[in-house]
Amino acid sequence: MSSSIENFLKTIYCFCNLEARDTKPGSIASALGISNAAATDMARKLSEKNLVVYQKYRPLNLTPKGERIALQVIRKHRLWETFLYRTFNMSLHEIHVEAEKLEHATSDRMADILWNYLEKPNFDPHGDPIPNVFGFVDSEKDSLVLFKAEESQIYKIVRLVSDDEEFYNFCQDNQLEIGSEVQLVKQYANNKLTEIAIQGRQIIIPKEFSNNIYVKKIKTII
Amino acid sequence: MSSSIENFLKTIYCFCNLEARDTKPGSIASALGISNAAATDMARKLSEKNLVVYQKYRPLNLTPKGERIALQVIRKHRLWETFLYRTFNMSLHEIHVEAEKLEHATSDRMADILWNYLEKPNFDPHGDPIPNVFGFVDSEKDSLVLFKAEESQIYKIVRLVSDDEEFYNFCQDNQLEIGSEVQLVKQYANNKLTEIAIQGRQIIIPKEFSNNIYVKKIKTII
DNA sequence: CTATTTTTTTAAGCTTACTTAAATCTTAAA
DNA sequence: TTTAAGATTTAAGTAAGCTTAAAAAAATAG
Ligand SMILES: [Mn+2]
Ligand SMILES: [Mn+2]
Ligand SMILES: [Mn+2]
Ligand SMILES: [Mn+2]
Repeated sequence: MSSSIENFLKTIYCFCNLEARDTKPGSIASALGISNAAATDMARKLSEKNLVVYQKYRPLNLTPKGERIALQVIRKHRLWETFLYRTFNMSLHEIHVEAEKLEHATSDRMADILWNYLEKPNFDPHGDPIPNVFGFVDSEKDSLVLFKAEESQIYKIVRLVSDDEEFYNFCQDNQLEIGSEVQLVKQYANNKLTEIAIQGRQIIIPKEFSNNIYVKKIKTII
Repeated sequence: MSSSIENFLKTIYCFCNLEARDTKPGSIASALGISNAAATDMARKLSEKNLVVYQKYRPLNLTPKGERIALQVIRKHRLWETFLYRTFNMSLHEIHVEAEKLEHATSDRMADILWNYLEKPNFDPHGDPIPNVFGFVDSEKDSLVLFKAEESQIYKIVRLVSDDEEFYNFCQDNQLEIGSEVQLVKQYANNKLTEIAIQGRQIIIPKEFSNNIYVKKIKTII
């Protein structure tokens, strides 16, 4: 499986599990930095290989076979991220950048060695669930994005998902970490801004960032 | 730089430093598992990029620029081998197989992190020298192959170079390790067999293996 | 419902990295 | 020195993974 195909399948999988993102060829194309035409063409080819369900003008979906492959690539990605983070103390952004390359150069045996060495982790440093060797993965849908959280509730940050270095810098500068508790102060819905309180300070977060911060409610303030 | 190009340059470099191997397109081709025509063509293309010195029908050579690239790939390869060996206790064969893929998916920054983490190693687990970040590498020519060693001398094994699993199995089964001392009992030159004594036992080693075992003389028996 | 904008698809073409087959050159034997 | 075997090179062709430009369809606005 070429890395072009692996990235293509992986992106479809992720977009299927990240609502607010459609899986039409155009979205996949811009995520991968290729032209729409290239994505359409790849979709057609992969549907011939029975990895993708493709009907003209419809969103793309993975076949069970395609999903199995996507999950193994994601597994390798997240195992490397976990490994690099723990072993070398690399940043949340850096581990992603390196894992993006390593994931395609990793044998199943190597993945297994990482998995055992890391003591069978269930989540990577971004809070992303790590699929197991059979492709089973904890549901990615039991948390919500800060952008959609309710005012006056207290939440815990469970996941930080982005490939943008500035986003991770922003998180670091504002103590936004996995496990941090935040109180949702106000949603400025029209302007797509979310105001939260964290460790006494109040900050306003624009949609571009609040959409990448996943939280779980831990307390209801009536 | 594509992995095809990286492997091509790396192979030329290695063959230039491993006497008894010429660097004509055919040798490179069979090492890489591609056709002669493909190797000739690659040579021509890389000479246009000023990475290879290519004259029809002559052995290939690297330009300084080509050598720099080759050395960085080799550096990454050997750093990964060292890392995998120390961290996961993988076999001498296995580290080579995995490093063969990882070397092409490794940023300069990642190589630097490995290098520092490993405390600036000079040799990998096979005894191969690790080029530094400037491409400087200890001469690979101050040892000789067991096949060419003198009878009745005592040698120390300094290097085991192969990509054949059976070779490494043979070494393991016969206590042939980096640092082992062996006495050269007899060279059956016509039949290309080398008889050595190691830890009391005598074994006869065929050329296919004795050519991969590098030694240094440590004692002269008159 | 129609018109315009946007997106997707098709078409044609390019580069890389290969292949096989034929032509050419080198080398080593007679 | 000639010749034949063996390598190397050239030629022609393929598949993957892209591109841009056009045609076609879908989505959106009026
Ligand atoms: Mn990542
Ligand atoms: Mn992650
Ligand atoms: Mn190796
Ligand atoms: Mn090595």
